[in-house]
Amino acid sequence: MACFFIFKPLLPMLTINLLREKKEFVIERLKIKNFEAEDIIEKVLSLDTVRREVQVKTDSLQADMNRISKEIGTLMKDGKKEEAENARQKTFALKEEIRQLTEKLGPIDNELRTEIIKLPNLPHESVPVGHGADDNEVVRSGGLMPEISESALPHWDLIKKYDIIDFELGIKLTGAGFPVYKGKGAKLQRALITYFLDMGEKAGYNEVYPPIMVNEDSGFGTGQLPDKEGQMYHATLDNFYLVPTAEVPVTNIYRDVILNADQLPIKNIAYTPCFRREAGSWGAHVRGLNRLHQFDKVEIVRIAHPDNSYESLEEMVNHVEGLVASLGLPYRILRLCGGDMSFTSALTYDFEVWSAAQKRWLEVSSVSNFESFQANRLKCRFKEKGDKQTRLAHTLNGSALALPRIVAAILENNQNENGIKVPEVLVPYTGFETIN
RNA sequence: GGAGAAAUGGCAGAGUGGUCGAAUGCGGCGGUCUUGAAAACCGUUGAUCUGUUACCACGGAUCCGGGGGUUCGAAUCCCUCUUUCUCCGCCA
Repeated sequence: MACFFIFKPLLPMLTINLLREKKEFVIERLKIKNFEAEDIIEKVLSLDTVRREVQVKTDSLQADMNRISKEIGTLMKDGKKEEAENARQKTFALKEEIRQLTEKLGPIDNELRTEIIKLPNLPHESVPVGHGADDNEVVRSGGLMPEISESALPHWDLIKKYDIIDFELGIKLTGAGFPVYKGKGAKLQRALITYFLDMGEKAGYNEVYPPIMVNEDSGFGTGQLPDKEGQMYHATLDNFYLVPTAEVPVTNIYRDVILNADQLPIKNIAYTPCFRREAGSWGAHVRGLNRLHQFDKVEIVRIAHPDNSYESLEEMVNHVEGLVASLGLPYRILRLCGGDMSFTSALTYDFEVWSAAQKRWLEVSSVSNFESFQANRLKCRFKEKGDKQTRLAHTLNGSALALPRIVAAILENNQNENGIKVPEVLVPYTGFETIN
């Protein structure tokens, strides 16, 4: 496996502190993501100044208040009722002043918070400049392009021919984008999930099986809320969200947690179904398995020390590459450009496999380092042994792998006149070598 | 779903209006003793915000499930939400 560059994080985090000290730097960096940050940052900084002024004033008044209250306590004990009453009279004005200041503070805090969470994560220095998919950088590729006949079928025809995935039945039960896997199709799903989990376990990942509905706090922690509210299915009666990826519950395990440095890196792997509304993103190129509302995915999630989170990222990329390669699929790895990256990510590698009958690349994995962006929202921190201060951890995750497009590629690339050849590594899991 | 009880620091567990950030025990960390370890003994032990400060440090505010209220003063009283336990009902 080719050696990767190992990067270092640019700056600790996107916090108010950073904005105070490196405003210009942040503005410049966010331009890579085509994000105009200046107005927001100015607003944040001025709100922050006001906030601190008010806070300091309130604190000192509160200190006076506490002091007088204690005095009253002592006086009462000593039976000096009159003096106590005199002291009590003094508190009324103070109390009113504190009340007024506190009333001011609430809205300021709220506004500050809503402003600061509008800022996306800073892209890493290796992120290429660009606006869309065409500007992504191919890091490397592998696997052999399959030779299939001119009469080869796209997967949406193959699944009908062999009766392994039924979209119409899914429409009857639920709606478009909720397929029913049948017979060898169902078994192939199960085989892939188990295979991916087993490979993860071999690579030292700890398996977890989380809830597939999460609450608002969890949605916020990993950054799906508030901006991507419409992308998740929302069970409004209980205010739960169906997970769009296992990243959400698994990363949120570490919400409000202070870890010891020697516990890092934490390596978890989880299989969950994933639910995405994909509102407004349907079109001609999303036929068949290319885009679904419900699909299966195995996800790897790591909590890493900031000093070596990019080593973690490299390991994850290598792990995913191993999976794709073992299935015999032609693939390429892209480093996403600023314009194509997610709101939360600092550096993202996408994996694409070649789909022979569609003659196009399909994204099957996205591996990202979020540095301290999610950790800051999650309050996921760690402490060095003997150290008093806590620091934000780094979070990373990647698909290893998402199933539907892998299935699409396997079906299309491995088809011949006898049926579809199951990749060798999966045969122990499926129990059959051919879908026919 | 109904009725009752409870929620305190890493854990266990005191504390029912005043110097309580919180007794005590365990655990953790540091030390004494020991060839080393254990035991014993001594000391120490959270988070967030903030001020002075280069750092160490020192000072202030907030935090006893979450939110709100009463009071000069709340872990302690009141309201509300959540969670847990017990009993009943229902159920895979």
